[in-house]
Amino acid sequence: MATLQKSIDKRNALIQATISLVNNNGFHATPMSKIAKMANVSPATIYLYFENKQDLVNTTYIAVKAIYTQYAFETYDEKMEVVKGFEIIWKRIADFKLKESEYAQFLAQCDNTPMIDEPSRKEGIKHLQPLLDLWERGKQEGTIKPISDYLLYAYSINPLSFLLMAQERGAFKLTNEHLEHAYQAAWNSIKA
Amino acid sequence: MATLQKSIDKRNALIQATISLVNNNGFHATPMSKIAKMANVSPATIYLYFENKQDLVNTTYIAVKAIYTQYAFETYDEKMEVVKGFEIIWKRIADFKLKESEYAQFLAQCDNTPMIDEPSRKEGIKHLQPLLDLWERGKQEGTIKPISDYLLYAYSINPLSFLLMAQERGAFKLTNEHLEHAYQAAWNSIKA
DNA sequence: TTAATAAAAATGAACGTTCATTCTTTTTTA
DNA sequence: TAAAAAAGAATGAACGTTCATTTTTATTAA
Repeated sequence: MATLQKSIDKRNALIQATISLVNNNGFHATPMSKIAKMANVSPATIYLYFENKQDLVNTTYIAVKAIYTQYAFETYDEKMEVVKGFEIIWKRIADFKLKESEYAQFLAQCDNTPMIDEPSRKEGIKHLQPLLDLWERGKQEGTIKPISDYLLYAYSINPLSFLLMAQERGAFKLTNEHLEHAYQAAWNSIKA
Repeated sequence: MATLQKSIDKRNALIQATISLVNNNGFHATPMSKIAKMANVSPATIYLYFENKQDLVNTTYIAVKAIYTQYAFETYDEKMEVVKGFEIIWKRIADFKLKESEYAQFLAQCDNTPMIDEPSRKEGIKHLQPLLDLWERGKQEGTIKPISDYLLYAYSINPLSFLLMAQERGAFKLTNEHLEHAYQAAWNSIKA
């Protein structure tokens, strides 16, 4: 088939170029020509892999989101206790944001601008299901506060986000102690 | 003088149009022509009030930031106790984000994209000085944790941000109880 | 007060550029 | 040698900005 013959490397190069350029300039200040150049490809070639610019960025968003959630749940097992599960997932997310900061930054930008269309946004959220399941379990057994999943996620991810934001802006140097502190704050805010 | 004769109304209309359009479409998807149309002005007229598009958006950012901080400190007095001061400012910020949500949304977008240039960003931060002073006082008298202002701000504003984010996305309906809860979480995370 | 005039403000059309996308041709693969 | 993939050049639309003019406002002279 046509699609299968096309080089997966080229597709990946295009996605990587998109991430890098959008991170530095934003969606609308990133021309297709530059994406092509960075991926060592002709502008026209992009259109063999993606419908248009919007499709390229949507696809990139979903791909990065998938990488993110896969990383987050890598060492998590549904049979774990709720407390343990929360700790593991939380720390994996922290790890991801630190070690894969380019991906993390891209996701942050996508989530704060009108750059991704609604269907793709919804698609990206689906992958968080294991975390929602964990919370449901925690609420049922009384380990976790009986509030909406949205709030739970907000509270639990919150200390981490700002820690990283502050660090990114060069406000201070992040230590393990900081992270542990943030993690405790997160757990305290959601535990029953 | 030339500048003084120009209509302040027109300038304000341009700033308001910028806020509204950038909120809905983002900086680069907001053409000068549309800003002009919304402000009932010719495109060329914009350039009598602002150097160029970047200057328009920088100026708008600083203006909105000024409105924000003025609101935040409106009922605050430097002679208040630290706990009281924190509560008042925190709740004013919450109020602002709820009641002046268009301004708040604009600031959020500016703070999460490469849309504002660095000098204007720095300019915008200056206005938060009274809060920094309050924290310094809190740290000296031992009421507040001895950590960096950046972290303090991060922790304290965090529960609020996510509450509002979740609400904005229609996840749930915000109540006073939610806000009180978030405020307590904020204070707990920074108190000594 | 009015008419004449100068200056400022505002305008719509036009310019040059940039961009996403398509078209035609060339290269690669099977 | 035929079909798929890739390329570069071309296209047309959209944009920020400027230009030449007109309209409005302020000033002066009668």
